[in-house]
Amino acid sequence: MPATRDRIVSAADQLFYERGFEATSFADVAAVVGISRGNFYYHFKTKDQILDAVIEKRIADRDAMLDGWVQAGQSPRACIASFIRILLMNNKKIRAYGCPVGTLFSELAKLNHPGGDGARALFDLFRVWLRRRFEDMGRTEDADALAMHILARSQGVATLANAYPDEQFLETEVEQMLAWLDAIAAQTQS
Amino acid sequence: MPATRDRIVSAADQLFYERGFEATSFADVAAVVGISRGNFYYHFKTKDQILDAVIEKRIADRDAMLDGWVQAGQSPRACIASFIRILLMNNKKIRAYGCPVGTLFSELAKLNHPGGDGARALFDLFRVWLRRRFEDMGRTEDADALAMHILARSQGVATLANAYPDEQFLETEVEQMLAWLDAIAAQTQS
DNA sequence: CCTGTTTTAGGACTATCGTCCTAAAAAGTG
DNA sequence: CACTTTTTAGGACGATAGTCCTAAAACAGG
Repeated sequence: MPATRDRIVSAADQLFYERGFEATSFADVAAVVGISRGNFYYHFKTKDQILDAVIEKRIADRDAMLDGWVQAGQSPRACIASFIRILLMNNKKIRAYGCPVGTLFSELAKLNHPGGDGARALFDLFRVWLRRRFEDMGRTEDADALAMHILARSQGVATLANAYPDEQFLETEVEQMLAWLDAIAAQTQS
Repeated sequence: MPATRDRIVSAADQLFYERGFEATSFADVAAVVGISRGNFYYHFKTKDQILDAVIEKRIADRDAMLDGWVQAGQSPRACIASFIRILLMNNKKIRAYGCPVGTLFSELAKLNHPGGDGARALFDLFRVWLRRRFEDMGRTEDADALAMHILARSQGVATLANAYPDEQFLETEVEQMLAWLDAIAAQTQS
């Protein structure tokens, strides 16, 4: 049985994703975890503290995933392909709730919430990681622009997949992104 | 002096964009318009009714803009280019608040709000319009896929431009989208 | 078994929200 | 001017939110 604090963070993580940060109350999270609001307050003084913990967990989770691909000895190009295929791996959740990174950032940006910096850090995690992969492919001069490009493509596909829960669209766009990656690789190696 | 109802809708439109739907209260809108909450209730029975009116206005505004380009006699390709350049036209607002269509849809989708259908109708407006332009270009078989593609690209660019308010990124991506459009046109005409 | 700390439960408090009601003011009509 | 309708203001109401307090329960080490 995981510690109560971890169960709170996990439940909040899921609820923030499915319902949004503002629309999720202390009571909602406590009900999922099966504890009282009072106990909740013992672990987290304010709602912002839960948000910080959730963002921290999301960063850690994704960092581990990205590192796993690198540690597994995948080529830079295969690593980027794995990133693109996240859209397929999580296609059901993305079609139902959008991208966990993008939707959280958008919400916090509108609220002018301090946690928005943490959400941007989530973007940074992917941006820097992708930039390094492109650099490793030999694209030293425009690695960051390429990283931003593929990040933007992923965001857009996730948003529209949420608006139009059509599996075909997701697959088509992922194939196009992989074809784009092939073209980049071909340009660089030649 | 516009009718009170119209001033309410305009103020709500702006506040929903800048702060989000849920985070905007009756009192916020009433304060901007300079009327009392009681008067507010005379014009709109429920918050959902304001949302419906705002979405209706957004659809009408964008419909007029899109129709304007067509009526002005622009070629289908020039029309699509104008759509892409919306990102530049509104670059300050987009970097500050994201895309009005995408962020509203994402929020309502998470809330499971009935108004989400209206927000999707906003996407549909662009999707169907773009599809017609691609059809007019001679791309009858994959017009819808092309429309969805450019729509997704726009969404992604808007989201990342919001996360990283860097003007250069927006311009670079718009240029790439226009180049993509050129390539599509070249494919079709040859 | 006792004692001190950690953890939990449940409720109180204040603020704000959407909603609704009532009466006064304004505008329009004969 | 008198009368009706439209529009406005201001406050009441219940629900829910985040926050905070207190006391009981669970657990720890000697």
